[in-house]
Amino acid sequence: MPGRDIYQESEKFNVAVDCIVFGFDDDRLQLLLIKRMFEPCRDCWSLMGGFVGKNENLDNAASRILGRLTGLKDVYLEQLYTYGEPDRDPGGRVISVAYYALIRTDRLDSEAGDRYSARWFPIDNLPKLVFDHPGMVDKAIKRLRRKSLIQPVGFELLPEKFTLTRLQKLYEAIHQRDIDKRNFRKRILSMNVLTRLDEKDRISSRRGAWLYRFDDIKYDRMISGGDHFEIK
Amino acid sequence: MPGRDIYQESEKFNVAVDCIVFGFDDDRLQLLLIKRMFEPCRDCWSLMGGFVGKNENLDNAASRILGRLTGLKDVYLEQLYTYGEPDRDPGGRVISVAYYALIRTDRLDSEAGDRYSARWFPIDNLPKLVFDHPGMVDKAIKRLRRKSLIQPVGFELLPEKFTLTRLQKLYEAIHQRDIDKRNFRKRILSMNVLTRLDEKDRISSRRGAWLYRFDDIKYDRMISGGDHFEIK
DNA sequence: TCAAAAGTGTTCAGCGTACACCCATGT
DNA sequence: ACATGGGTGTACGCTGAACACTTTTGA
Repeated sequence: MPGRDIYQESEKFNVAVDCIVFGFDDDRLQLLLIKRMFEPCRDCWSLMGGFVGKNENLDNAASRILGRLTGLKDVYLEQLYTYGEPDRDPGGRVISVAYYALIRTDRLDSEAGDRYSARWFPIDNLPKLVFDHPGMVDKAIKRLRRKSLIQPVGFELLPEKFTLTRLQKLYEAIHQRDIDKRNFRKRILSMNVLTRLDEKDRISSRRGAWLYRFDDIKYDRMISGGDHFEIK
Repeated sequence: MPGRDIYQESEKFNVAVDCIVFGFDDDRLQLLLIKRMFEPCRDCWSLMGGFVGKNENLDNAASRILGRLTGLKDVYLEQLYTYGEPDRDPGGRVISVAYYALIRTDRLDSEAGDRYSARWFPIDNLPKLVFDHPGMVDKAIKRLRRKSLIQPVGFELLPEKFTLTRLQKLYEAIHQRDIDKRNFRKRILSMNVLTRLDEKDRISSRRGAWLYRFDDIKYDRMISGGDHFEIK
């Protein structure tokens, strides 16, 4: 990278962060979208975004912007890709760093969302989105699919306590395919990263289903033992 | 993303591209590094980089900057990650989009490289690098490792014609582990993405080894047949 | 004739996958 | 009693992994 003068001489750009916010509810994978409040494209559906601040790193910017929308802190957030077509935003040249977030729908502060006219949409039935946001969403879904097979990120989308059926439904929603119940349970339990609680969920069935939680300690032990999280 | 006025009011940043340039030679995976010609950190080893131009997208910026260093066009180039710590560059706030490139060492224009005092370093023996470049290199190596197992990117590092032994050595260099010769050949040949030429390489052995080339057409057929490239 | 790299098959174990029935309970 | 979701075991085939010797040829 060139020298001191060149820093000043070089072009400068607005840098934004856009967030692809995933949630899981109603047996479907969903995205949280907002209605743009400003021109250009006022009232179009859009990802939540905002400009990076002067003394802020990118992760913090994403986290701040996501917090504004959801009222949540400490959310799973991962940088996805950076978009820089000169004309991607008709309002001016903006370089956008896309992040995707996994949130627990039950923890959402809906009042925060109301300020942005935010709404959940199932990923297989999204509205038209502004700018290059459709491409961002696409990439995020693919990343989540790949990642969910080899890292325990899915749990970020579930409440702390969940049944195995619910976990399976989540994987089915992410990958949009049916999974064999016996094989799925065998696999997930054999990794020994879940702890079964002394508690049953009686909402979804008469008989009741055992509740589990993801266990970081067991997970860390598995990793340091040289094994890997993997769902097929 | 906010509205018209806010574009002007918001902070603007220098945006740079840094290139992690991989090559393969001498049975080792190598990186092409330059000596910084300007302050800060003049004469330190660094990745090749440069600022994004006013009407240029990110891929084009990376490609232009890489061309300046190597004299090459149409090089394999993939966006890696974007770095934006406020103090990552002591010369000023710069957001850097890192790309990694795979080049065929034999095609390199060394005169172009001379202008930047460029040099190849084996990845397991790199010099101290400026700023956050070590983290970029690390991520690039990991990405290349993962990617080379599931996409035929390795061939970008070999001359058009190569022997199976050379291909195996490349995978060994990328993954830093020995691979069983028979299993490797069985696997790569069974995918049917190589074409054997009527030509032998007699440089590396008395007996001579068949030369192969990667065959895009066969590869496309494999993909549309629902199969996937995969090395284990 | 020897050194140096090229080339080639088989066996075995473990794992992914397919598959169907009984259980517990509230209504 | 019945409907609804919860929970469980086995058999088979495929594939990944380990493993060693013969061939060719130039020096």
